[in-house]
Amino acid sequence: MDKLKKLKESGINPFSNDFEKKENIKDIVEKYGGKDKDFFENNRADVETAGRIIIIRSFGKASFFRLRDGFGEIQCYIQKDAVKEKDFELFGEYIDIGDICAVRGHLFRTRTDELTIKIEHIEILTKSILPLPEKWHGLKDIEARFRKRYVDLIASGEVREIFRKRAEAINFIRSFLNSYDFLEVETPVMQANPGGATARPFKTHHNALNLELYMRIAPELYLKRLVVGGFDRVYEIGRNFRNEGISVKHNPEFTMLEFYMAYSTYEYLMDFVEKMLSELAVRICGSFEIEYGSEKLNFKPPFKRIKLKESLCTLGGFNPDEIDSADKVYDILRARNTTGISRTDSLGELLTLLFDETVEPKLINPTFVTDYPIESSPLARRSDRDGSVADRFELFIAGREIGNAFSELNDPLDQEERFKLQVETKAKEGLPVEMDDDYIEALKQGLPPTAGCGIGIDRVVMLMTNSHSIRDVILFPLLKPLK
RNA sequence: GGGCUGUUAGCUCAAUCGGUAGAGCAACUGACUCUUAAUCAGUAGGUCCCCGGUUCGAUCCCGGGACAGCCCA
Repeated sequence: MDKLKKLKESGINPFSNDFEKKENIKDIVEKYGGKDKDFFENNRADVETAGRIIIIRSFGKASFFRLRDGFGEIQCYIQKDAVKEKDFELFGEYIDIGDICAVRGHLFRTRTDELTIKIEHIEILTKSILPLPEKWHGLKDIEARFRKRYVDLIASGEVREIFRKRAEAINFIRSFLNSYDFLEVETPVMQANPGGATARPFKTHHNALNLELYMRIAPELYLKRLVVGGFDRVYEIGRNFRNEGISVKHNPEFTMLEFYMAYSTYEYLMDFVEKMLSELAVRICGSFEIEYGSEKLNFKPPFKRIKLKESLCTLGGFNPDEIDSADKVYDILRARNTTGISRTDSLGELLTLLFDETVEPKLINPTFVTDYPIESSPLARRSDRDGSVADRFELFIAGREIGNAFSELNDPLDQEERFKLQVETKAKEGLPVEMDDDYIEALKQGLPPTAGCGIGIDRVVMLMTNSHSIRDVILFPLLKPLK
């Protein structure tokens, strides 16, 4: 703070805003990274750049420091005899780790052959008046990392890398879909009637209309309206909001990809998703095989495919005749102390629960599970070959649900019936429910045979960045405010 | 929602079987013109998360609370 005052007194603005950078550090490194000592002895390479000082090693009459900008890092060397007295004094007296500085100089290689800028002129652009975390251990306190993500990002290259990969992953998915002529759209986040999933929504209020609104729990019903409207291939990558618990797998707001493809089926989408995710793995991790925690995941197509009931036998360890009635499955779940079940639940609902408990954690390599009971799939088309199941798959990787897809139910009368049922069950759970009559109208207008898929982007990014918690892949995860 | 654990200097961590707390890094002073966690000598830095209780005395024991982490539902 003293330094700040003195700087101002000596006419230096410690928070200037009129600097335009000529070259990013990355440009310099790319241009000269391949040149050796001899080159710099025979050629003068003048450079001018700016960035944050992240470490200083001082020797009194000379110092090394490291400069970082948004695209790279480079070492700088300042020598008393090589700069104006004023510059050296500024560096010695006023410049600290954390400050953002502009430098001018020429390149050389040190004895250890490191590309380095020999400073001829340096100035402070922005003074940092708070210290940075320790250089060796960095910022370890998890809470502090989330609350002060800007410090976390300065301190940790790994964290910067995670969010670069996140952006790259989303970019890849976007261009993948675009290359198949999907149209990116945006649908309402604030909805009067939150549908498309079963979850507790956040409530909000529009003053001028005096209208209760909800933050969307899914964009599904709007996206399908667009398919009715003639956009045969649409997708949205956006935030959904669910007013439920927070865990390593759940943040109240999270990013979902949903895409809908007319004249397609859930079976086609399995191939499609397989292609998308396997190519994504190669793009982000450089290989089909990626390490996730202590597991090795293999994204090489084809992914495993298994029917839900079958998986309960082969992976859950149940005999087919142990799980062929609602009563039997109820008793199994009861014995496992599963909560939230009732005698009146259907076989399908109970099987899905049993699957969640016994099979899901075992699905490590990418696996499509198909033949979901129709009862737990209110928006999915009923299978022609087995009326008790839906034309649907869920994708599991590393023991968690990553995606959910189905051939869309486009029979308005069937949909209306199922909505009625859903209204009852949602009401029982205390969720806000209203029939979405307009959606039924849309179906009456005619939804072509369509398949749609939702993929949890945060969870995919977790896999691609070997992150254990969803909070590691969300820049500002929700935390309780301090006081 | 339940159980367990944590919160000490700006950061990373110690210690105190109840007697007002230390180290490294960062900061500050000094030495040092090729360092890579530079090195060396010195200085300063604390509401021991908050509120109560027990006690001559609490950072430590007890109760309550805040925030967070892990596990479970």
